[in-house]
Amino acid sequence: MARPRSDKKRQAILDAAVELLADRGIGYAPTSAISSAAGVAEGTLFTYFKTKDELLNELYREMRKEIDREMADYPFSADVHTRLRFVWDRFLDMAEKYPKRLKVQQQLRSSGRLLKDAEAPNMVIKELLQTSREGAEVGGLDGASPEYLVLMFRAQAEATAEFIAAHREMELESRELGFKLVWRALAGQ
Amino acid sequence: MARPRSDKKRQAILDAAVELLADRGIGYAPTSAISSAAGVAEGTLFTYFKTKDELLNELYREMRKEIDREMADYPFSADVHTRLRFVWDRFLDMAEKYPKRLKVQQQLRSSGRLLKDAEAPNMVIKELLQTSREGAEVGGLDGASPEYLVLMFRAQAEATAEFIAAHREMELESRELGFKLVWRALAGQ
DNA sequence: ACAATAAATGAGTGAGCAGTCGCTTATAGG
DNA sequence: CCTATAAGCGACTGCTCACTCATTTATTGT
Repeated sequence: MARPRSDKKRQAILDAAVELLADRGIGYAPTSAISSAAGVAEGTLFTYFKTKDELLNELYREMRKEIDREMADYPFSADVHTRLRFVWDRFLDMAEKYPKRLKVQQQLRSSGRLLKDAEAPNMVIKELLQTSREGAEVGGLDGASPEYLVLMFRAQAEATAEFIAAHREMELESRELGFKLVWRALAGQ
Repeated sequence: MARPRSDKKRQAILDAAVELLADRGIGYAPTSAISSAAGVAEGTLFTYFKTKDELLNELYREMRKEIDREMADYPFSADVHTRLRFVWDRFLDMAEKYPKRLKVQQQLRSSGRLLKDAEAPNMVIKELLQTSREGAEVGGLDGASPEYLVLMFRAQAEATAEFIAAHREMELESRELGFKLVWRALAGQ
């Protein structure tokens, strides 16, 4: 019986937030700047997100959801090497397509402002846990904690994305080299 | 002919800054809270650091200097494996002794508030660059960019420190496993 | 067309912040 | 001991920020 909220406006706010958070940092990106970059009034931002912290958490959740979406055609039944490589490539695709998102994710993770549920493992991580277990068997790392292996994998992928962002011309070789290193580490060659 | 500045007070301010930045985040740690945690007046903070940004940059530089100091007895003439392992262990020692510093370093690096000179490679990084080159030869990665290899090394070390912080009881095995992975990756077993 | 509802707006508000300043106090050199 | 100098102090200032609210506007169901 009333005016509905607009998904477009909500998305515009989230997109503007990514830009400003990446460029200025969480504590230095005012909600007023975010709303004006999104093309809405200051008050409007708060009908979509009750507080700035809620916006930050929601943004983090949305970014993770989109990663999950990107991984939709994950080859569940392929061998470990193929599955790991799939995640590796999709992750780097995303990082190149939206270089600011990675930065924002890192900022949010080290900000202490994320609720626990926002950080809960998503589909990709769950799948990686399983894959890591299998990879560990292959590499004789049976005793290793899968959580740790996933952390290492992510660290490598993020470092690679960071390097590629700074050296675009080395994109392909860095992807290959990076995965070679990861695979050597996990599976022992 | 006048009252000298006190190294103790300067250090107290830097120490208090680490605590508050780690707990609250850069944009949410007011200088007033830092000065009072350090036991000095608000104005005093600004006789030691002209602005908050200068404090942040100085803090980052000091943390790097202390890492260099920690690496003072680096075994320059030992073999690659020994040297890498030395850096690995010292890094993790520091991370366990001062868990908040690592967090603050990550925050500062992703904050966009560091001047370029604060981020210039320090002694350890320069040494790691050289070591990585040699490690790459050992592992048949001769074409690889040493900068990239160093980035990967740091990423692994930070991930390991993070994991150990969350799982103290797995400290020793994580150190071993982590280095095993790094060495496998770099040198190919 | 109309009434009911909620979105949209942007000036306003109170809190909190980085940095200042006039004053007090400690220290070094003479 | 005395004087010059700068450290130390904390109330204060001007500004910015997250969030509110009275009003206007768009949309929906009848």
